[in-house]
Amino acid sequence: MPARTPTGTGRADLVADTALALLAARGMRGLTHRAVDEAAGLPPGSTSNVARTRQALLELAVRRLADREARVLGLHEMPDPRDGLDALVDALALAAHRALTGNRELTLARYELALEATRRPELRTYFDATGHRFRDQLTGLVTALGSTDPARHTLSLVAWADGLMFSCVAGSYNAEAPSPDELRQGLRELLHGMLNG
Amino acid sequence: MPARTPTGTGRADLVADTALALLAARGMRGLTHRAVDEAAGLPPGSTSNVARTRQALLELAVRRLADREARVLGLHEMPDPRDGLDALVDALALAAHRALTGNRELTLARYELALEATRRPELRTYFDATGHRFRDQLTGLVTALGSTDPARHTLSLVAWADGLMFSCVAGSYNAEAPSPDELRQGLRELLHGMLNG
DNA sequence: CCGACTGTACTACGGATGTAGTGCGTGCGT
DNA sequence: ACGCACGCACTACATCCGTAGTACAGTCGG
Repeated sequence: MPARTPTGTGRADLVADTALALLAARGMRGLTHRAVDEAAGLPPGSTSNVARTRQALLELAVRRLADREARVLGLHEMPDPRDGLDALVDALALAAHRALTGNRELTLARYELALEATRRPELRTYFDATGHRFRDQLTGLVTALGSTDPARHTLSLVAWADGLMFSCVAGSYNAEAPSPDELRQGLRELLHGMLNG
Repeated sequence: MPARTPTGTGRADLVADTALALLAARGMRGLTHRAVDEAAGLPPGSTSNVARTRQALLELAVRRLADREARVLGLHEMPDPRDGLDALVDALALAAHRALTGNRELTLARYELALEATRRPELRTYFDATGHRFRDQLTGLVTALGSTDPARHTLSLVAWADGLMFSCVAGSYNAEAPSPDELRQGLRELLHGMLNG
């Protein structure tokens, strides 16, 4: 281990976090090896050494994104199916609210990378890891709540939340984030319509 | 008018359409003056002349996008408030289905440009023109249907549809587009939950 | 019939970008 | 104790990008 790097969490993580921050702030065109060096305060060439090619840099960023996003979503504290509808509403509202307030940057970077994954199938892999785990949990929950079409209802829920976040972060409604109460109300309405057709 | 250009709809429109196609196919980093020249089969420098700066090229693309998107959304054939809930469901489902099938490319380009507009406020202007008109129409419709919170419900509807389109076009669920029937069903559920709280 | 004008073709250039190559110092295994 | 491997700093280079400048052809007004 060489002396002491300016970060306590490893060079690669610092590069990855800086890449995500750059994606949010300057978009896909703003993410370059040199820009990461500068933004992270690292000597020129450092990012090239951590991730030699652009593809490697993007994969590093996506991997890191999956880690941090899992924490934002609260993947390991999802409610139990027996906790009922309100627990699900609360968990989803909380996750969305966290994504929109303390993690706006991460959310924006996710959309940038999702679009890029359209053209780079290798990136899709890491997305799907976190994404599928989350969706599977959701499917179990809506099933337990009596959904007659769990797959479609899961997609509906995820799409609603994702679309709302996109609207708030990149849409014309780039006003402030909805309050947790508004989020809960919207989710209750959506779930109510799904479960009492 | 110089002789006959290779397009019948004007040089600027050809450049704008090609720019949108490139955005969908190669992303923001794939959109360059030279790439547009090549993809459109125009002699090198043509795009530079139509839109000298990158900013101008992006504005041209966004303007064109607003035009074409308005047609996809059916902005001028929105149902009358008195036509009832089913007419609204049909109109929205049809619009979403059109966006996902015959206009996937346009939809992808819209997300690219929406993200870019985050960092270029000038682009936001043209988005808001079409977007606000559409939302205002929706607000009128949900109000007529008895919504107790038209603004939030409009946002909910738009977010649901937008999130679904994003999921289908760029998400892990990049499976085929939902059928119009599935779209109608999802919309009915969402509206039912909103209007019968 | 001719001159100004507009849109087009083409070239030039400063700067940035992705990627590869090369020494050097540090910590580790033996 | 000492060579070895590894991560790091730094440099080099070919390519590509945005933008500006200039010359030309066809069109329209007088």
